[in-house]
Amino acid sequence: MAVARRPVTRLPRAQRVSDILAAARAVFSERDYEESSISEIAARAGVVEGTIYKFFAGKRDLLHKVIDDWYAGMLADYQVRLAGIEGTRNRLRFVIWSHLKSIEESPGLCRQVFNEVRGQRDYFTSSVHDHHRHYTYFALDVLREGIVAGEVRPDVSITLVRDMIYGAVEHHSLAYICGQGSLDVETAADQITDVVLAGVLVTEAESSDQRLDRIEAKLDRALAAGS
Amino acid sequence: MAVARRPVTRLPRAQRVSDILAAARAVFSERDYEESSISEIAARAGVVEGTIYKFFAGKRDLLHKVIDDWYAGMLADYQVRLAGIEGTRNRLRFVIWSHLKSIEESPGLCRQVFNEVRGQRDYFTSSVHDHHRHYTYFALDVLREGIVAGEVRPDVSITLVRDMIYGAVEHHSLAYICGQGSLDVETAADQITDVVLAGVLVTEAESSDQRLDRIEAKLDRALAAGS
DNA sequence: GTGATCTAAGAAATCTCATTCATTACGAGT
DNA sequence: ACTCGTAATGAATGAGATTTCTTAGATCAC
Repeated sequence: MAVARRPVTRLPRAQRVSDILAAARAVFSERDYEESSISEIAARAGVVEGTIYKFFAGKRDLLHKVIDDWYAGMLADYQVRLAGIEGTRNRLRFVIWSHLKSIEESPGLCRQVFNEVRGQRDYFTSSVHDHHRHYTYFALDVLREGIVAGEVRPDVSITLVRDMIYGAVEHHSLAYICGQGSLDVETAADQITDVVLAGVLVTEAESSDQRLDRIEAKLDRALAAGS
Repeated sequence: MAVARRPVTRLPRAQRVSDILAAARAVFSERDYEESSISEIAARAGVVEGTIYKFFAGKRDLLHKVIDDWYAGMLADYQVRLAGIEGTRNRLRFVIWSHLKSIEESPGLCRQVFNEVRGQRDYFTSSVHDHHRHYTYFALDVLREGIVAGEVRPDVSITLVRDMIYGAVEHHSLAYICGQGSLDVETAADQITDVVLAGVLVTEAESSDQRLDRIEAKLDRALAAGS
């Protein structure tokens, strides 16, 4: 007997792929990797499990493609927006604020990146890593400009400062990412910017010295006049 | 017919548990969580798969117990060693150095903590989290002492500085943890200590102001004497 | 339009584990 | 030596990823 078979509709490849990616993003956003099942993704995308393997090499590859897709969207306007901001402090705060903001908006995907992508042995050869390099490159750029402008100490490793920035943001957001507690983006951005900048700014000592020089010169002139 | 059955030896509970923990630690250290199989752990521990479930609720629970065990060992001498170190800078550097050192010694277990334990939805109610709180409490303590001693700015959030310290260390170590590249513990400890301290130290501005006050008073006296 | 062909989509088989369970037999206590 | 509690076993179970085989929509040449 003929088994009732779902009517088959063929879509252009790009459409199917983006349907599957959208469904996968939704599932990966709300569940742990382990609990995210291919069958659920397939069901939400309106296809059967096997179809997914037509386009993706496996579950892990699917996750990587979802993350790639996400990064691509973020990077697009990040660069544009940063270009409109001036001053080392403002630009640095924007970099920090942006990272906090994307965590606030997509805690689920962030969790997948932190837990399932980054830290994997093949991470450093993956496309996600390429995207992340682009993403964090802006922070390095801001710091380099700061050095050129004489505002940032040239003797600290800027990659270390970058690690400190992203590390601080991510550690700080951990509870929120785990679904515990809230995330105050503005306050956190202010505080992190404040401590990082204090750590890397050229100290005020020089300008104080200049002030001392000026006052001492005034004193010398006065003394010379008085004698 | 009688199937050849492995000769059964019964061990005291504590012994079996620690055999299994040791085998599990070895396997979890060298493989990803997903690729670490209960059957391999059982084989290395010299037991059969079912036996593990006599003592542990499941694979995840086993990992948690391994990590708990590891933390317990580390915490033991951490406190003792820190007690022998004086001065905010030295104590802070020791906290940073220790974390780097434990990553250098056990990159595999660190990877499991970063990828499989922390970031899980139940992390904040787990025993690993309790251990981690104790572990990072020392950093907060050092910072608090620094504030009392007047060396550290009292207006920055010390939990944020703690996040920055651990975040920086972990970000910085990522490549090493993934088996790419090396980790220079001493240099990294120096650099991170340097930037963090610069960010939180009481600025020199105050003493410069005092100097300005002093010089200006001198000037006023001279002017008064001259008129 | 029609057939040949390509390959998307479906459905079900397979394979790999984690987990469970019924059974066996060690060893401490009597 | 006998009994009993339970450590240990080894096989069964089951969930879910991946593979394979089959069916049939689309596209192109004519």
